[in-house]
Amino acid sequence: MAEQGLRERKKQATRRMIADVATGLFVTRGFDAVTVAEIAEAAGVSKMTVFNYFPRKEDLYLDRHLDRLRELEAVVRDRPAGEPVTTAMRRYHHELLAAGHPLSGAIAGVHGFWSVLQSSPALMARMIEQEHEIGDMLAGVLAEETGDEFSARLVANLLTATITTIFRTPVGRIVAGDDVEQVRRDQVAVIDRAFDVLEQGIGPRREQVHSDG
Amino acid sequence: MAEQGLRERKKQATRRMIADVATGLFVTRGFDAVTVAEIAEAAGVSKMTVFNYFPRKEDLYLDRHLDRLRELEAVVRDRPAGEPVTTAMRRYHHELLAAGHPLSGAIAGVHGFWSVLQSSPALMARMIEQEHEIGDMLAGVLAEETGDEFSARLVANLLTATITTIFRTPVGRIVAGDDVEQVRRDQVAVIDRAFDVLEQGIGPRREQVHSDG
DNA sequence: GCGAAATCTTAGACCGAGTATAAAATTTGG
DNA sequence: CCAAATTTTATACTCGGTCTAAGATTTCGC
Repeated sequence: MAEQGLRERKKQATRRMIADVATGLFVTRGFDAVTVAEIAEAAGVSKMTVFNYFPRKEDLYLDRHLDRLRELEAVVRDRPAGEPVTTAMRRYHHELLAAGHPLSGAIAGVHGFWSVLQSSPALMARMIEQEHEIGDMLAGVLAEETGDEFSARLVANLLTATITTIFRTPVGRIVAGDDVEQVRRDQVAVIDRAFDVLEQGIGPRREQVHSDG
Repeated sequence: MAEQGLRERKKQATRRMIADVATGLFVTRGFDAVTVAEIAEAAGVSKMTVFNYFPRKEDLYLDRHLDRLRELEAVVRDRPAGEPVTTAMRRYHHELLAAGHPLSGAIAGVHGFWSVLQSSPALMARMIEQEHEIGDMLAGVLAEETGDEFSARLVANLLTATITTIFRTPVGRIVAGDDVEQVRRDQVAVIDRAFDVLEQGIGPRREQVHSDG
């Protein structure tokens, strides 16, 4: 299982190398200013090879998507029997934060990552597409469990909306210049508030009067 | 305010004409098989003019987005004082359905519309992007109302997820071959179930009894 | 190990979306 | 009816992405 032969190992190495070279160029010069031909040249490889590993230019930057997708799938699939999805997801996000994982969004590095992302509409569009793929995956898993296609789709989409909000909130604050440590501390509450709303709904609990505006 | 002069009227007419010509070509031959140069030729206009009205090729097909965005904004902005957003949105979607509006999703025409959409990843990506823009708009409006940026963002995203699910459910069924009339009848319950979940959350609660359907 | 089959890489030509520029056509307002 | 403002057009160009056929490399049966 680990032995995959020389060929497979070389491929993985090449893939990583190309993505790293590309990311370096993007960060220093911006996404649009770098052509795929340049990336190929800098990586010592042909243009065709780049497209062989990464179907779209955007995938060179957002190359961790598949890993994330599989991890989220595992969170849902491997949760204790009978545990609500929201509970498993909530726990997972707290762990992500505690581990200082980049995908928690509450980490200093996001500034560079996000500014490249924001500079290119194509890149943003691709990220949105990836978030959508998360929704599709969740819908599939939940539909398997319950058999209710519609309910699964709805819950999956609500869950995805919650997850993306949780991620983007700290990113936005850090990009805006807020203190990273403060953001990180606040993020615990952000996660809990988000999942509370998801679990209990946005309907007026009793009277939701604007307490004086 | 209504009188905009010859120039403005001509521009609107040209815009509509180009979009209609393009849509016709897309429906008969598929999105990717039609080039912008062809569209320009068929519309009796230069390629530059096409891009002048529609920044991206995809916008030629999804040209009602801005109208929809403004309508949804009005639904939220013009709702009776104190009314929850979900109530206004729920009512609006019931009205859309009752009026047989294409955006209700429960109408025979969606079959052609959706098959063109599905045939092109670029087109799907653009639609997802537009859904995202709805979220941004809602977040802005809600943030104005409450002042709570995070809450606004979260509610807006959940609301958007609900709306898109409500739309795609009947579309999926009709494309899959279900009877359109049946889908249309079922859609009332779909709308109510979706907004019920949004209002009351997906957390485990007692028994969610449908007040007999 | 050897040689053939399978797979990966490459060069090069090609297509189409989208941009830049400057000239030509058209509407506007005086 | 003229001059300014705006729109349309032709043309040339860049770049992402695909296609093809040939060359290089790994694999695997013998």
